[in-house]
Amino acid sequence: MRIGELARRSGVSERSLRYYETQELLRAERTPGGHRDYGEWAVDRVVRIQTLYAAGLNSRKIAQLLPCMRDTDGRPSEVATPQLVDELTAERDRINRLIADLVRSRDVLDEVIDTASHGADAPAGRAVAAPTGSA
Amino acid sequence: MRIGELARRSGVSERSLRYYETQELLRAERTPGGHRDYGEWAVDRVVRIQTLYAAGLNSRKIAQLLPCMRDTDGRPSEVATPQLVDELTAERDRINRLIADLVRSRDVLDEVIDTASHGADAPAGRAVAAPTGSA
DNA sequence: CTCGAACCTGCCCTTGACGTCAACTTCTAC
DNA sequence: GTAGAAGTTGACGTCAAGGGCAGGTTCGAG
Repeated sequence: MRIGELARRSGVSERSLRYYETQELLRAERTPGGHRDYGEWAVDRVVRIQTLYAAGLNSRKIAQLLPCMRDTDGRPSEVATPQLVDELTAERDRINRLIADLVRSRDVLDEVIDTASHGADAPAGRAVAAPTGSA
Repeated sequence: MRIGELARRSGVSERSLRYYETQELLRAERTPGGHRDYGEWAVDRVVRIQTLYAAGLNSRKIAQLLPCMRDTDGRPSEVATPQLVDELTAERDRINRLIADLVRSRDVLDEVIDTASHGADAPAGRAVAAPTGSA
């Protein structure tokens, strides 16, 4: 598939896909005319990249990490070097701390939302539209 | 206390503290000479600000949110407006999605770390201390 | 063959939370 | 009163993941 379709199917902009390529996160075949040509695997890969970005890893780490992840069909194509393991361990710990942090923040938000919702003295012009439980 | 001490005690740079002030996240009294003077409450507040930044909220949202949080000593000084509630609800949902994402990423990291660790060649340096389940 | 959609490579711009330096003032210990 | 630590404002730099535009090329249906 070409870049437009991949963008649509993965929900990521074409710009980002080209950027991923410069970061060596995503390779593409080329048509004789120079257009990028992706296989089906690309969709999955792009989603994975997004997930890792969302977790706060930078391009370099992701690039190192990707070949060490097991693919949809099974085996990882590389094993992490000891130094990479160290870095990933640090990332994991950071992520764990971040999760704890997020849970706290979420709970704070819940409380504020909750307070405002059954609240009491709603000031001028209230209308409270959002129910507490879901969005 | 002055800015240096607050920075040390909260683990945040002086630059950040001044920045917070421009963003109206943190107020300070001033000495006759113009130096900032913080009360004890500031330490807590700064930590809170950091936590919210870590959760991906921007300055504006944090500024709106802070007065709605209950303080160490009890009551919030404001109640969220309906519009703010909407925004916070959106944030909360985003955070929940992010948490799910982070858990996935962490598990991926754990797997890669694990694979590399029994993998075989565990060489010089360290030897992975944390078991899979906990931080 | 032709035309518009889709794609290509640069290249500069943006955003946000700071880092950093400069030039100056205030505080404090002696 | 004086040195030097600590503080002040202001302005510019940074970093990373893209956005967006310009100017040109390729693709593919008719």
